Amino acid sequence: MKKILDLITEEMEKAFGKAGYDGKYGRVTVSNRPDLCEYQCNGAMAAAKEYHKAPIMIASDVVEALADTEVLAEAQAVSPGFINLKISSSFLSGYLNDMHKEERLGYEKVKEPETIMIDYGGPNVAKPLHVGHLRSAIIGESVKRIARFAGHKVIGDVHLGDWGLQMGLIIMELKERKPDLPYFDPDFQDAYPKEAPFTIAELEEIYPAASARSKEDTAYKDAAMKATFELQQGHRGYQALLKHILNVSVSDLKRNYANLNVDFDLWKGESDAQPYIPDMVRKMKDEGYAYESDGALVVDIKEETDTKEVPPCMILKSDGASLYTTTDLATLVERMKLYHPRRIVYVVDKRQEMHFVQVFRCAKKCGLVEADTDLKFLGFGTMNGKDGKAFKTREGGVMRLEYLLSDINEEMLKKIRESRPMSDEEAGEIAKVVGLSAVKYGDLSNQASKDYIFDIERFTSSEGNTGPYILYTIVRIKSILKKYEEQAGAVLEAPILAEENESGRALMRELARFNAVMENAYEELAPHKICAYIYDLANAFNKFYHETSILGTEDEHVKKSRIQLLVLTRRVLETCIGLLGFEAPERM
RNA sequence: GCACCUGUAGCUCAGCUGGAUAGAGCACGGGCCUCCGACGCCCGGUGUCGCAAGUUCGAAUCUUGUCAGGUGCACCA
Repeated sequence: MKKILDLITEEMEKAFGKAGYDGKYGRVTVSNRPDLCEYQCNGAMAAAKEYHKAPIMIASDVVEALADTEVLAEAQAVSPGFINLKISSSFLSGYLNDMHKEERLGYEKVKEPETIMIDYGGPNVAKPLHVGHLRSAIIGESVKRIARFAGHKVIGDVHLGDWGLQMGLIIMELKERKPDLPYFDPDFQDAYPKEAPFTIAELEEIYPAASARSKEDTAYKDAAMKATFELQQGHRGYQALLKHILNVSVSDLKRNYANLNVDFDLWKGESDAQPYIPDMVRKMKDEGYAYESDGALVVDIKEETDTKEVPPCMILKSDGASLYTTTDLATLVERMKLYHPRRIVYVVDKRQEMHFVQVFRCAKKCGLVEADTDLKFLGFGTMNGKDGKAFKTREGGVMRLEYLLSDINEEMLKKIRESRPMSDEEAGEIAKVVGLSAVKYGDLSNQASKDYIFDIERFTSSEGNTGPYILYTIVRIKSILKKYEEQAGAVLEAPILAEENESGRALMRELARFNAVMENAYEELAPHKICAYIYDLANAFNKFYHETSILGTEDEHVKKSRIQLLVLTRRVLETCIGLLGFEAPERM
């Protein structure tokens, strides 16, 4: 369906043309002065320059030319040259009826779907998720859903940190603790055991222990580096151990991400890109892009428009080892080969922007991706505590994600108990669902690129611009609809009729914005635009609800229409929170 | 040192492809449940839009300078 603003704009364009002006001035926006009008067109003021005419005269001409439109109920030229518009209520209700008939609520799929990869999550194996992983997961998941809803083929890749010294450290520590394991026996020829020789809990303890020791014990660190090297060279026992580490870690990670309602299509990691490195490096050398500098292999990526020094992109260290950049470049090679995406979005801490600028430039310059492959860095800011500094535990450490979530659930449970009596089991379930909305909405309602303050008290409150407030509104609608079903037997199809009071009109105008908001949220990869929209919509609904008796409506047609309006509002809200990555309970 | 990002009400944040009186929420004060969920709704005050110039009929929005805070600047990831 066309966007409602475009439909009104078309009317204005025609009117500008009819009055003898260029139609391009006809653009209509939602009014920023709701006390004066519903929609507005400011084109007359821009046109004044071209036609050397007072803006108010142009505006008056246009309004006159508008006389016979069915779209608008009122149009008024106001000094200095605003054109104030009021939409026709039958046109508006007609628009909503069309929208209600469509499964996608009038949001059209893109005409040419593209393959888009979203790189988000980025956890490290053998390490628990901590609060630093939260934003990437939440934002990435939402962006993935938004892009998919736009009609694209979207692939979410968790891109595990499963390569490098950390692996060598784990292997060394394991060797110290359990030297008799067959993985360390060079003469062992049989198949290795299927069972991992450790649990996730042990693994999570082993890594920090090994990491701490390597900082003091250089011989130990050297051994770990050797183990890393041997692993990378294909050491049979170590490879088998890596598989165990991956399996144990990934199943734990999946459980954790499932709690966040986050899921990935691909569970690939840095290690998967390693086989692509040798050929890639050779190609870069052969084609003359890579050269030696201070013993390291680098590629120049300066551009004329740079306002500062951009250091060359390092491909191999002076000792010949690969590094972060190498892996990311090789991952691009792998992705192009296996999935051939048109676009890749990296949802990563914004502090890594420089690194990705280097990777993107290098990949383009060396032809690892095509010239029109869109590599997009979606950087997010830091999650801070109430003091405005990086979020920490009371002891000053990094907080595990599980603990953060259980804190939220506890707070939510407390609030639920205060409000409504229900069984422990139900309260617990609802706390989980509502708690997740609190965390996700709290994060997504801010612009991703900015730092934000994580405030449990504020996020879990159902007052104000919060997840629980949105859910409350949905639950309230569900409750009314349920009551209606009890009375009338079922919610039957019926046309939505025009509402003449202001709160009803306002609600309908909000609903009509849906497809425009979705399109904009996708174009800008901006979940916070959806949050702002549903907050406005929820407010508009609650206002309408308070001013209008719904179940008590005398006229049966009007009553049915209002029920449909509720159904539509619920559909829009639920579609939106689905794109944000959470859902509403039946009651709360 | 160089570069990038941020600076809007007491607090947390929108608005930033220039448009009318700069908006929400929280907090604070007052009102509204014999009636569909009061976790709601209504009413009320709060601003040198960091500062200073410039462009423009018009600037929170664009340009330049400046101040403050944050972040990043090749052999970690």
